[in-house]
Amino acid sequence: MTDTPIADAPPIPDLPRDATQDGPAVRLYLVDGSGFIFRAFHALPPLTRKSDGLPIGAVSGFCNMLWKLLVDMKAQDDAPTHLAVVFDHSEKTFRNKLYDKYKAHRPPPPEDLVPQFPLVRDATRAFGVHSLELPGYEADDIIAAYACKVRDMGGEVRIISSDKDLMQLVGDRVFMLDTMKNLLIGREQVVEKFGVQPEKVVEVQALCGDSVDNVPGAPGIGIKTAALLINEYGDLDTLLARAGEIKQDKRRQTLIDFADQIRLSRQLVQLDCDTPLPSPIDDLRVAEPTAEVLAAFLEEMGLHTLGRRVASGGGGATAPAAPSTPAPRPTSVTDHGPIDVTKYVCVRDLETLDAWIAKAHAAGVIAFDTETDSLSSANAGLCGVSLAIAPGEACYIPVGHEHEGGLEFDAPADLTQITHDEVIARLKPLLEDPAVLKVAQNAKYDIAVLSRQGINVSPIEDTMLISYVLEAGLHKSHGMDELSKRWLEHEPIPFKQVAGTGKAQKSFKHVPLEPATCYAAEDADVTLRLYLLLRPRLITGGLLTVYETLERPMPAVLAQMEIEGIRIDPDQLARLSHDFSVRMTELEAQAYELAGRPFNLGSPKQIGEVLYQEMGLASKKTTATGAQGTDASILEDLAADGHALPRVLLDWRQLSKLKGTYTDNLAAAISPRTNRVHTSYALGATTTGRLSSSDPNLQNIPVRTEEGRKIRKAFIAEPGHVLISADYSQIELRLLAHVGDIPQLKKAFLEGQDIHAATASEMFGVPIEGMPAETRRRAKAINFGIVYGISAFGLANQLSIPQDEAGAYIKTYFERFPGIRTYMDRTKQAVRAQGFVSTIFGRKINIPAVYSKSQAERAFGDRAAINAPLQGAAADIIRRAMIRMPAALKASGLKARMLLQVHDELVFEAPEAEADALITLAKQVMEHAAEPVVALSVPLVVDARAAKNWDDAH
DNA sequence: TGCGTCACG
DNA sequence: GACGTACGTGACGCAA
Repeated sequence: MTDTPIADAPPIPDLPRDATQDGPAVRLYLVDGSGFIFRAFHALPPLTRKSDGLPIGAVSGFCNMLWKLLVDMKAQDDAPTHLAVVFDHSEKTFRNKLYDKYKAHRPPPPEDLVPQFPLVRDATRAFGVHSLELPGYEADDIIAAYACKVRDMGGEVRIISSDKDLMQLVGDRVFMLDTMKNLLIGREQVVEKFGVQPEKVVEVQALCGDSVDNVPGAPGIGIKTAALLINEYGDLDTLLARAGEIKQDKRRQTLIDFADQIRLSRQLVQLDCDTPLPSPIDDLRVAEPTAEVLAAFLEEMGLHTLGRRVASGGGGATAPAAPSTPAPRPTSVTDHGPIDVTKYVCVRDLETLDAWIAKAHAAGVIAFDTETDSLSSANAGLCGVSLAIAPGEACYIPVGHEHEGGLEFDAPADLTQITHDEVIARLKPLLEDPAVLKVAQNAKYDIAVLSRQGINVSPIEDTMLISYVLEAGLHKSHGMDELSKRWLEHEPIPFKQVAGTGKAQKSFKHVPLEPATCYAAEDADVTLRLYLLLRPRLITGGLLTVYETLERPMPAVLAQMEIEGIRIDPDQLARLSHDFSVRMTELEAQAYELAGRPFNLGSPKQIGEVLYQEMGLASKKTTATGAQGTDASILEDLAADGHALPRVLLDWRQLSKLKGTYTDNLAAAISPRTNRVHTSYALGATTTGRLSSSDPNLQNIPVRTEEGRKIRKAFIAEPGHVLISADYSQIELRLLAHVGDIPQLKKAFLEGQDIHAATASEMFGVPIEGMPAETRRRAKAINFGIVYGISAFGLANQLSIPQDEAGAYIKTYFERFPGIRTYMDRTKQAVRAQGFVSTIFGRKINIPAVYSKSQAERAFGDRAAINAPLQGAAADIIRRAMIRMPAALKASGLKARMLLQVHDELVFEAPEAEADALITLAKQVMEHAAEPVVALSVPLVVDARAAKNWDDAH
């Protein structure tokens, strides 16, 4: 390398000015972003964010370099008018098609660097600088295309890079600038390096090859020889054509033998000036960063030093310091104009479709939505796809619309559509294009639907999850209609309006194209507007990492689990159902006998009449509405008093519950297509970060009673396979020990003690050895109570002891574990001060109840606030394990599948031979799921077991 | 549709 | 000492 510093140059030297006195209309600076990243990464020691250990060395270095560049630029009198940072794309480029070994020797990027790639793009945008990339092209090609274009327009270009491959672009108006080494590279410097003018650099490179990029070139020929030959023969084609004239035997033979390889090498190093421009040049105009956004980003990354420098001006942004609270919410967004559903386009021919797809590529960020003929994604057939490429610019592409039932007496409407296969073939490259961000509302559904069409949508974001991260606990729903009303002051067309309601509701494929277009395209339009409005708030709210690490990866993971489903033995369920029926009939007869008349055992109201009025039993409790209660605890009390009917009712209720909720309906839920049951997991549905399961709910399959476990035994593995259940032991109590910093609890967990016995021993001063079961049971109830925000009433109820006795236990507990009271007081104080609590991973849980006028509701809020950081952190941890699991399984070469999640348990199905390996792997991933972001002061312990059915595995 | 009840963590 | 009470879910059947 002939790096030649320019003598006595100022830090960033001035360019020779061959444009007009006022400078050219366009002076474009192009930053080789990928070069910046790798330099930053390798130049700096491994640096992690203090708050959670996220590696941010490259982000930090990148931000510093970018900031310095911006400051230095401004100081010059020939500051750029336009500016962009250009990134490589991770996927294969057209060069791999020419030569499959191109860059094949490159090792994958370091593990610590990978999560920083998206952050660096965020950083670029936070600095108010355009970020450019394009699939199938390297950053160098994009740089080449802009450089050529601007040069030909009469503008000036400066390429901030030290990559010698870019030297072919240097010319009278195009310079390279190596900011690290303070080098300005013009024609003269290129000639020094390559021995030829920039226009011939490609030909020299073609001859000498490049071992780093694995460009073969001609063996034995280096830069010096190559330059000599090119200068002698004028150009490469002439050289190769006249190779026979070369005097040196070896050199002549090499050029003849390797002529094709040399031509191929030229193609590989030649940058493509015809690369499409990802953004028009006009869009790259230099702009000031938004001070709040930049400050919030740096704060989020923990880059306080740079944050202060930026805030103080530093010659750069005029920004004041970041506000400590998020920007106030606008009541509406009018920047993008009103929503007008009549403007949407129905795409019915290939030409129009291709035009939309081209516009989508150019846009880089689009929203989409799939319309289907079913609510459950597992069986949904595709009716159409809508795309929004800009606010107000959206279309609907129908694929399966048809007339309903052939009852069309009038002339049938024209239903000409592009065929299903053609639409899928056209959309697949777009939806899988890594350079086009796809935004969806409830992405899990669309991922599942499109996965059945052979499309793996990526990269993808989810407005529902962004809203959830920002406002969990503030609203019951993060559905699109609510979000639209909340943020856009727009009420989307109700589904019922286009499809009808109740029994007359039709499948979406029978909805005429015009209303279907209005409805479907509006969804995409609204989703895109929501994304543009809400996504920046993740940064200003300090919640970007929560979204990126705990939410955004989930839809793909859950979609896969839902698609897998689990096998259930319908015959076993049918036998149980019959058994339960018979016994219920017997119990009914007994109940009528005892009551002296028939009545509906399923009616709490009628039970109340029989028990409290006709039989004259004393009702112990009333329900919320003042009715006399008949729940299990009351019936148990009455049974304990020696009454016969309550026992019969309890037994009947148990069987009725099992039959009604489980045996009958689980069998009905088996998909005829897969012979398995596919639940639906809801994200964004709970306040704490937990998932929920429905249709059917597989998170509440019975386990606590012998009868109930018979249902669990019907969950089975395929022949030759086993189910493996892996569950966290006492995770919430462990988190309490960590978060509340309770020395005795931590010690007990570190020593692997029986935590409830240890609690009892500490509280009552009795040894663990030979402890009565009742003593341990009480301590266990207290431990659970603590996690729930204990009250004397609740504990008394749980243990069936007087309230003052329960109060005494709590008092003792707080005396023995003073740290718990501190934690509870601290949490209550915090939630009343700010209205939310956070998990150790940064998830925010709003608890507006603490501001209620009702004292009872405020107390409710306090207890929820005590519980939420524990339940929420446990939810965060199992999410982290689930997100890592697919790659871990793949890396281990296991065929095992993750099927179910039950809050602290994961259920897998694996070939029998894999059982042991899977148990080891699942334990490893789950027990270390908090790392490296959080170093827990207590170990996480996972128990795992394999068996033919879920009950035996549990 | 709201309520009571009960299955789970 | 009030206040109603453990935290978080979903599904069922009844009664309106």
